[in-house]
Amino acid sequence: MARPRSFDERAVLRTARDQFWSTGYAGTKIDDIAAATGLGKGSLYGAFGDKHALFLRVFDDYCTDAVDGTRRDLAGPDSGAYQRLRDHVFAIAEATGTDRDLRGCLLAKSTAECAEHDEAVAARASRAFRDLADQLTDCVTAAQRAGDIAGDQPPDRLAGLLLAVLRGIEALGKGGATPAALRAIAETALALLPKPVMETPRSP
Amino acid sequence: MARPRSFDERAVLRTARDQFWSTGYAGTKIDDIAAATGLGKGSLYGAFGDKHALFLRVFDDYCTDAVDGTRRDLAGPDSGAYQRLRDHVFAIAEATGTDRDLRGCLLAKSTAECAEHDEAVAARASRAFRDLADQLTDCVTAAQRAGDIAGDQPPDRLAGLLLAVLRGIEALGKGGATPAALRAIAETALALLPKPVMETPRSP
DNA sequence: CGAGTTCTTGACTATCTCGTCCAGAACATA
DNA sequence: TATGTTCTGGACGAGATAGTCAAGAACTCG
Repeated sequence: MARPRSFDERAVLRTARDQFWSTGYAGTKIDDIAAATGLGKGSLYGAFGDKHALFLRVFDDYCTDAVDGTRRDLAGPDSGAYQRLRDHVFAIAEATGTDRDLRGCLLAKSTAECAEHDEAVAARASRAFRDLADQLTDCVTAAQRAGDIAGDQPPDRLAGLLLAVLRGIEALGKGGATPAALRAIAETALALLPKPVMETPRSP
Repeated sequence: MARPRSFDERAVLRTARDQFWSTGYAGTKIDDIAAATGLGKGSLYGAFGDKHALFLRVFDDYCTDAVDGTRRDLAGPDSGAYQRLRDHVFAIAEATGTDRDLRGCLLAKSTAECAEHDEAVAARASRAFRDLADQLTDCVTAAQRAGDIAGDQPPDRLAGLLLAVLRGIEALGKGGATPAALRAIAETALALLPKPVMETPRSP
């Protein structure tokens, strides 16, 4: 009953995300996004509202993707939980270390830039961090049930620490830390997780 | 032999730092700084050069102060090294948790915003992180010598992990984590540091 | 095919922002 | 006090930037 959109909304959002990701909120011009997507400004404003609304949309999608990705990494049966945790931590360290243009993580970048003055960004970021912590907690709990992590520390505590380590790896990665250094941090963190007391085989 | 400066350079730099700190590099206008300091733009440009040069000056000073503050926290004799380390980690957690306007750390914020595109910022940040890691390494080494941390992990590894935890605390603080959560992270990190095997009193 | 509706394009406005410039002010020295 | 030098304040110009708008394009339904 009317003229249809000539563009793929998700592709445009991805392009806009890359722009915000690369140059930050304040540093990104609507004209940059228009040029990168090939859309006129009228289409952008018509479809997504103003710059802030567009950013919020992009940021929300990014957070959702990030949380979903972590869920995919960590979800599963108790038996493999510890291994999944290890793999996840190493994967983050590896990804951060090999991100040679220092683009880092949009969640971290936007939180640093905007949380202070932008209530909406702060709220979304807060939820994302909470979701990430919850998933880590679930995975640690599973690993404890499986006997791969000792139960003498509350799982949410260990998860909180792991989340901090992950965010720290991200921050140090932006600061130019070498991939090897980031890997070492991941290794050390995992090495210090409390191991259950070795179950000595009983002789009859 | 000429008209002297009518302003205190250090006070102006502090004010400029607060502006950049609050609104970021791209988000800060030279006019904001002029208004906040009460200086005309001519004076600002005359004294510090353009926006980028002023920012670099401010950022360099901030990094120097941050590293010096950490040095003051951590330097001292072997006997108190572990306690100083504890105090430092808790102090960071406390400061981050009670920073209610989420201003965070200028080093982290600027690195996140600028490192990707600004070589000078990236280099200065990299040096600052290296210095922080070195100081943590020294302190861990001292604590190991004093027998308060086990020697089974290389000190630079433990220091790297601690630095990541500290930067993670900072990142999560910006993300709205509660002071209690940040304290818990600090506690857990310290609790997991390898303790030396208890020296059992020898019976004759 | 015609009418109605929504989308597109890019010119346009109003405002913001960086950085310059200059006329006058403030000071040291002779 | 006269002179030379540097600093100050703010007006100014050039260009950037967010957001609007109108004229026409594309499509659906009757």
